[in-house]
Amino acid sequence: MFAEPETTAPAMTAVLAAVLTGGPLSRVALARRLGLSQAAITRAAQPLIKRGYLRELAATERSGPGAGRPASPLAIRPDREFFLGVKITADELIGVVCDLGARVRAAARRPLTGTDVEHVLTELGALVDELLDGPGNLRARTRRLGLAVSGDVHRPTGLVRYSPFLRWHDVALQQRAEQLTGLAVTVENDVKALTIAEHWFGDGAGAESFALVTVGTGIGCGLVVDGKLVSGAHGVAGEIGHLGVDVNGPPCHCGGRGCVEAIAGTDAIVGRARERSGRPDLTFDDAVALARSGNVRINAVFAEAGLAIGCGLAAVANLVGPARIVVSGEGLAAYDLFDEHIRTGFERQAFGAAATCPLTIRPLPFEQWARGAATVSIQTFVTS
Amino acid sequence: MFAEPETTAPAMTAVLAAVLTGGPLSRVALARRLGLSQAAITRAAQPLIKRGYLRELAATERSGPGAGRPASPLAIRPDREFFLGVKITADELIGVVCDLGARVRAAARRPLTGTDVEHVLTELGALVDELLDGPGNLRARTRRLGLAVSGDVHRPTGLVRYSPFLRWHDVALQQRAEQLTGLAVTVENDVKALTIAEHWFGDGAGAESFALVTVGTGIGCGLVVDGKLVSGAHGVAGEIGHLGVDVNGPPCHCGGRGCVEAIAGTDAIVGRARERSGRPDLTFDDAVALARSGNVRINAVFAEAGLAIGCGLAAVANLVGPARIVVSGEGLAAYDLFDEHIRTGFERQAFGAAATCPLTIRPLPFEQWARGAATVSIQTFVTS
DNA sequence: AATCAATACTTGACGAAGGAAATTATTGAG
DNA sequence: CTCAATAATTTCCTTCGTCAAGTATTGATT
Repeated sequence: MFAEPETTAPAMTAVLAAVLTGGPLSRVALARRLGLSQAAITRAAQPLIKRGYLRELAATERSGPGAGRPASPLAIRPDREFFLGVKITADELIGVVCDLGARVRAAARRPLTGTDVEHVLTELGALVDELLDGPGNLRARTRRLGLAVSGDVHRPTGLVRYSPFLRWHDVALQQRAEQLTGLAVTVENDVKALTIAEHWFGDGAGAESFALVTVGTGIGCGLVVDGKLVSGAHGVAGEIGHLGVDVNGPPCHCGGRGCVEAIAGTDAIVGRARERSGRPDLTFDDAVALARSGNVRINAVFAEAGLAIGCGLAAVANLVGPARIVVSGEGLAAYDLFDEHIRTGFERQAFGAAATCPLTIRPLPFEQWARGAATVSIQTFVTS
Repeated sequence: MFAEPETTAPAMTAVLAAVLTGGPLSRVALARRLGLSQAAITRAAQPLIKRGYLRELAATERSGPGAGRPASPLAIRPDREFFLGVKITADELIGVVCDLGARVRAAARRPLTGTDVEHVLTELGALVDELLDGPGNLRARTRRLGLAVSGDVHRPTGLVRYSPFLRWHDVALQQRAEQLTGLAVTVENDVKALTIAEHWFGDGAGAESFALVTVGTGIGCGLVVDGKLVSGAHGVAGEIGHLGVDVNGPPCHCGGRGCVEAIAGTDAIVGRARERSGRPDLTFDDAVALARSGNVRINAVFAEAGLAIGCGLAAVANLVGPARIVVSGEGLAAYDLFDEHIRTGFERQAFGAAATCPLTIRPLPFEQWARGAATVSIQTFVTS
């Protein structure tokens, strides 16, 4: 946000973020929640209202026994500004335009024929134009773009240090994308982006600590502790996929044994299903179909996978104790085969009160990854 | 610290804490490290020097090629104030007096004949008097007492909610101890206290994130992320002892299977050693002796235990990525039997760069628990 | 209707915290 | 002896947010 005379930038950020993630809130409620005086809230809210980011709702009916002036809650004006988000995968670009409230207003995809930087950037430019020049005249109110990439991303500089899937090394993605689109670009790791999205606008909204676990070929985890995304001193964090849950389990490509990913990653599931069915050409969908049709052996594969995931979740709950955990990812397309076993594993290994940590197991539409990217640019906007 | 006209309390706290944990530091170095201006450091340091907590060291020799005024590093004056720390176990009290630099100046123990609150308090009073009235006239410069108790402790109020070992429920320990001793009392969980001690004064000094693991009957873990002790939204955190590392492993009293504690806790080790040796009266020390004498079966018990611990450490490294990990506890009296296996397990399951996380495996003298308690009171003092 | 208590919000005065930049201090090198 | 380099201090100023007093708006009570 632009600084202006007579403003209090930190409080403005806090107020905007709180209203964004916590729904309409009266100034008194904000003061309590943020630990600030009412005066500070009033002063911070004024410029936000004036610039069109917040508006005052009609007074709500009183609650208590006595009387008192009714509160006029502050709500965001989602239309005020739009944010682009694009998830870059190895074979396509998935893009969305979100409003300030992170609701998707437009979406589009674009296949990729390769992952070399120039090609991806060309397609990215085309995708952005397609989205912004579509219905709704979005371009006029869109100034920011978030990009989500799997791998090692340095967000402050927007450098993609290393992305195995894309086979990128040290790509200055932010700089390139800004030149290309003229938008302010933020680059973030895809799992982190999704975590931020769920933490701000999803099931983790308002929680001080939170974990998001994605299940797919890889099994990843974003961790929020004390309101901050955990990054790890050595650049590794949330690697739930390589927790060892079975000392005698199958070897993992990482060199470990019995890693969650080696039991519950989609590749691992396919591999185990092939072994046990004796059909070397079985696909993941085949395995799902067999399991659903009641094949005991294949069902066991999913049960073991669910158990391993649940065990991993319990590890997160036992170690960092998030307020809640959301499980998602393309692997959960077979949600029905996992759900029960994940919960069983979790309840078995979660220690004491950790077992009370609410678990949301829910497949997210793939578009959510792009929404996560957009959320990152919303976050950049709000906290800047 | 008492606020005084013309001071900047937050910076004072930051400066004192930085000098405490980071050795002598020049004002410029402090400014860089704390992200403050040199002016702020000067202002914060002045009252600390005046009140005797810091002193200026002689100028050090210059380093670079050019010239420049030599820095005069700030160092703490450890003698300025002393801090009591007492660890309360089920059968004895262990007390120390530390100086501001957390060096132990006096130590004493007192056996307990029971764990009922009145008895423990009586003995605590006697221990405190013994320590303060001993040589060195410590009483005059001691105003604070830290208490370390295993179990669920609410530090802000000093309430012991539940301590299984002591069989205490909702004991207002801080209040009782303050009435008894006239000192300002802080109560903290024992593992957390030890973690704070190692984070401020031990191997974790200066690290933004850090983990301490204690191995004994129970296996616990204190976690520091972003400079703050992790507490867990549901009151559970650092429960490394109940991570499941073997889905087919032995059942644990917690209801899980293959928990680290069920494989590597001292009770578990004794149990497994009895099984495999066929001697139902074997003690832990016996097992250690047998293993050292080359008994293959018993050695395997320790190897499996070490592997499980290493696996648990890897889980910590993979999930939160601390800058370093310290392993300690009375179980490590048999340090030599564990060390190698712990490292093997860690290296096998630590993912990518997480494996570079430095591991310190080191038995700590039992007195360290009391020092941890004293450290907590130092922390309370510095940050108050 | 007038008043009162209760609650929400606003305003003005003030103080705490720390930054920027000029100033002083102290060294080695030429 | 001067200059460049670095360290510490001082002065002045901005930012941020609190406190306390006031305004606004309601339901209940007289």
